[in-house]
Amino acid sequence: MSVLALLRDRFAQACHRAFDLPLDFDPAIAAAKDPKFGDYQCNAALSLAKTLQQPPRTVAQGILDHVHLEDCCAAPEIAGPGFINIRLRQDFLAQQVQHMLTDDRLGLPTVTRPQRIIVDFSSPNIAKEMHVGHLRSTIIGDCLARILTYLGHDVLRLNHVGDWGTQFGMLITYLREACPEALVQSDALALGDLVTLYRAAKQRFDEDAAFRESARLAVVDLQSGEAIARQAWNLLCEQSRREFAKIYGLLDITLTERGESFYNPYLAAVVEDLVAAGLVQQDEGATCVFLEGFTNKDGKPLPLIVQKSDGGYNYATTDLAAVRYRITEDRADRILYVTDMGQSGHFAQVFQVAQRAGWVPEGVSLIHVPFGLVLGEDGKKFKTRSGDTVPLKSLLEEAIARAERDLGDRNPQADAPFIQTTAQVIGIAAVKYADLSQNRTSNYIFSYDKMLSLQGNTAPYLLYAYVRLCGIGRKGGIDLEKHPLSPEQLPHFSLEEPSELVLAKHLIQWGETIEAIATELLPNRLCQYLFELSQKFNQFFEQCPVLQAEEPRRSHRLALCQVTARTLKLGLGLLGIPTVPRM
RNA sequence: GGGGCUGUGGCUCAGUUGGAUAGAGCAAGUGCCUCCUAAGCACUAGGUCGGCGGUUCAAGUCCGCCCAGUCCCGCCA
Repeated sequence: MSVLALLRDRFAQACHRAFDLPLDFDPAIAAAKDPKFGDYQCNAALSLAKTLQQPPRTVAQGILDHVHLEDCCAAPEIAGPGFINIRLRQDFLAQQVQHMLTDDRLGLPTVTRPQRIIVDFSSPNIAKEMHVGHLRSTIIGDCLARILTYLGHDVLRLNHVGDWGTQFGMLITYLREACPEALVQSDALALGDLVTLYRAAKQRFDEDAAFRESARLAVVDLQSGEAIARQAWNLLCEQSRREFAKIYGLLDITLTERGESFYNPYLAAVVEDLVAAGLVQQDEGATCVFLEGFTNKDGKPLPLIVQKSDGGYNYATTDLAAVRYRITEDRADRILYVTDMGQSGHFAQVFQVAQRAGWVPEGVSLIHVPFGLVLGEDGKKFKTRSGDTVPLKSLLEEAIARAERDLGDRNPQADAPFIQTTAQVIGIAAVKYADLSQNRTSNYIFSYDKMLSLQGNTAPYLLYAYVRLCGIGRKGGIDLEKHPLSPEQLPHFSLEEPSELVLAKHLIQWGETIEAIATELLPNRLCQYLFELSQKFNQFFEQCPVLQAEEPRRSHRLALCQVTARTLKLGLGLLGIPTVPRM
């Protein structure tokens, strides 16, 4: 149990005994904002004062009269208008760290009731290059999936790739006239040509009405399963897939591809179901579900179109089919959609229709996890100098190249393989960390200089803290993965120096922090925790020599380093960032 | 016209279910390597939290109105 949960429990019991409040009363325990107020605080007295008709300090005293904290805290104090300040006992603190030391999961057990959770993220489009627009979904989705998996949930990571729809008619038609052999033969086109191909096809599509008509017919061919169209489509998908795999490999991200085309066989049934549920109306030739709470410019209900006037289906139909499939076939308890904020309206609409159709059982939740845009340093959409969107591949390569230059300058004696592998880790880590450390919902400004900066809340800073820990291990000939204290030493583990205590107090908040992050789906909180951990470790590192310390101090400090190293490594791992032993 | 999101030191951002004197980092200035990687640490300076009202013992946080930026709003995804 986390310290926070323990205190919450103790204070809830005290409130129950003192004021006959229910045992599940939330006593408003929080980590203290300022160290001078102690380690934790209980703010319940302030809000209770009114309902109990007593002065807040009297209420606080009433709580203190009934709370049992002797085993873990010094005598709590009432401060200011009625805050209760709580200081952990040093031996209790040491005991908590000890628990982390001897536990493979650093004191954080898996959840008691695992859920089946689908994380829908990344989702690039076939026949297009992955670009900066896919960066955040890919990185944030992967991080959330890692955290939920670590907590013991059964997570399915789905790549809802754009592999269906009108653009394929366009591409197939264009290939027919420009490069017929590519329709039937793999590798007839160089991989990089896909982008050019798409652009050229799009241009023809926009300019030529006859071309548009052929493209429309090609879509019909494809959707009805006509062999040639199908084969061409397969080749295009294969080619794109290989490109995506390179990026995912570089980012160390795994996904199960299940594109839009997967749901094609279910689309007709989705519409039939909606009709049967009585939700559907025909409007201007289209099959629509009129929405509650959404209005158009004239104040009339807005429709969600589930079948176009030409009989075709659109993305709303696909998303509805996906919701239904994921609930009935995948048995999902929770479905997370990690897409940009611009789609929040769309998802609210799809979710509403799914709810009204009765497809979402009690206890199943559909959650849009939105994020803001990636902006350039000018505060506008991130583009290349020529104004094109930035391919993800070149963005990552640039980050790695910059890390490599920097690393080379700092380590002129280092060999090339070391520089290369380390630079790759640092470059990728920098990009991921810069993204994850921002509050998900706001836009963020992409800056190579800042993310690769040696100082501040950046990946290199955290990686460096870990490198310092490794340095201690190397110099002392100690394996930081192993427990440095023998069973005889363990009960005597203690902490004394202020920087040791500060570090330890932060360490024991690991469990409660991760649990909060999993609930709120905000990776930046994890970054914040790890940044503060690194800062506190660096302070400890300055003030407390480890290897030169006298026994038993030396062993105790090594133990603290060990827990710090494991926490840092695990935390970075949950962000999708590996550590390096030197840099 | 409707709706979403954003607005916090010069810059980039944190800020939990409302809680004590609003926190970091960068940039600026000053110190600290005979010692486990100085990619570090310590210290200094900088804010009427977009504006006006309201609710509350208590508002950056909740409510209303306004201003600015940005995104979305019928057959694209």
